[in-house]
Amino acid sequence: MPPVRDEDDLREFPSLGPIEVQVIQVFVDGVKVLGLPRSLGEIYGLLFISPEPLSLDDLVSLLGISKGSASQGLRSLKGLGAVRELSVETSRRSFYQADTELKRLVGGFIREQVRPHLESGQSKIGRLVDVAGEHQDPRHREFLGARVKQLESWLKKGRIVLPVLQKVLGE
Amino acid sequence: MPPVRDEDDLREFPSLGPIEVQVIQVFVDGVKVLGLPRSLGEIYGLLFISPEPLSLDDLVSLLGISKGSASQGLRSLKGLGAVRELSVETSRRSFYQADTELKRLVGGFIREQVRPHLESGQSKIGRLVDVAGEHQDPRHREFLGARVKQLESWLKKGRIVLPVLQKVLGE
DNA sequence: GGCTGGGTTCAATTCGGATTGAACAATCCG
DNA sequence: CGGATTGTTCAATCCGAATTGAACCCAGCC
Repeated sequence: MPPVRDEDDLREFPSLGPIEVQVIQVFVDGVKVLGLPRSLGEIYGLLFISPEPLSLDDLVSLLGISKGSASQGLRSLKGLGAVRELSVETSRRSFYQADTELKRLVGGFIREQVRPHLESGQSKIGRLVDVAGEHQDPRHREFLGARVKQLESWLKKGRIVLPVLQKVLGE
Repeated sequence: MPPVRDEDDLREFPSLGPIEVQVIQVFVDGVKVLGLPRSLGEIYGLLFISPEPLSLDDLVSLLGISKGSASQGLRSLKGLGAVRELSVETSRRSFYQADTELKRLVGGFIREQVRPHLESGQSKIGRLVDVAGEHQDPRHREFLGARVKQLESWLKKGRIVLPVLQKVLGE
């Protein structure tokens, strides 16, 4: 694991000012930690620092990403509750703005990214319990049982800790 | 973002029993969520479910990974406080075992993976504050100031929440 | 010294997820 | 209807992180 560099991997954004670029980099770094694709950080970062809502085409031209990427990125961000879509009556084009309520962001991330994995882990362990019990050597069986129990307790703690997290982060 | 599949991406471990394989998959999935490389999950998972400590060569042959991978993986895991190295006097070969204290694991992860990013974000924002103040339009300057403040408050909350997390997870 | 066993390093390669871009809806409007 | 505008889909491609493997280091032993 290489140490975290502080200076930024430069990627030019010719149409953006230095502030926008810097903010985007904060978010790109942020989403990487969370295991989300860079484009999500770029899109959210730009929306976050833009006083006016932006259209999909704005994102494409300002960030220099493809329409496909922007479209998929926006979908994910909507799913996370991080971006709000504004339908304008006069035009059929949509505009998007960043939702900046921390509690909502954290909640969305937990719902979309964390909980599914906890559940999948749970079910894998469920299948385990059975097989572990069948093991020959009773000494070894005991050990396996203990480890499986430990795994289960970790997952349980995970499920307990999530609501606490949300609570603590709520303004 | 594709939905999380529950069934496992099969990767054969010819020398391991079904229980070992299943446990390893739980951990591979786990480390992926945390943004760590699969090999860490494999190594930790195998150590976790092995009643006896294992040598580097054991890992290589049982998991079918390269010596280089095993060596680097063990180093990372030691850095995270997830694996303990046992030096045996009679031989100069080392053996490794999983450390399973949750508080320690979480602490290591925070120290190695989370805190550096918080700090890097902090410093990026520091540089931001200055630039944002110079902006022309006072209306826009106000908006930028507000957003930067928001970013700062998020990071502060992050730093607050980490110790809480560790506390809650301590047995 | 020279040899062996255990471990590390790092440039080259591999591999998987992110991104692209072209084809495809869908909706509006003349 | 036919063309223009907006957005979606998904196979092909790209790119960076993970992994490999060979060279290397070091400690002990003969």
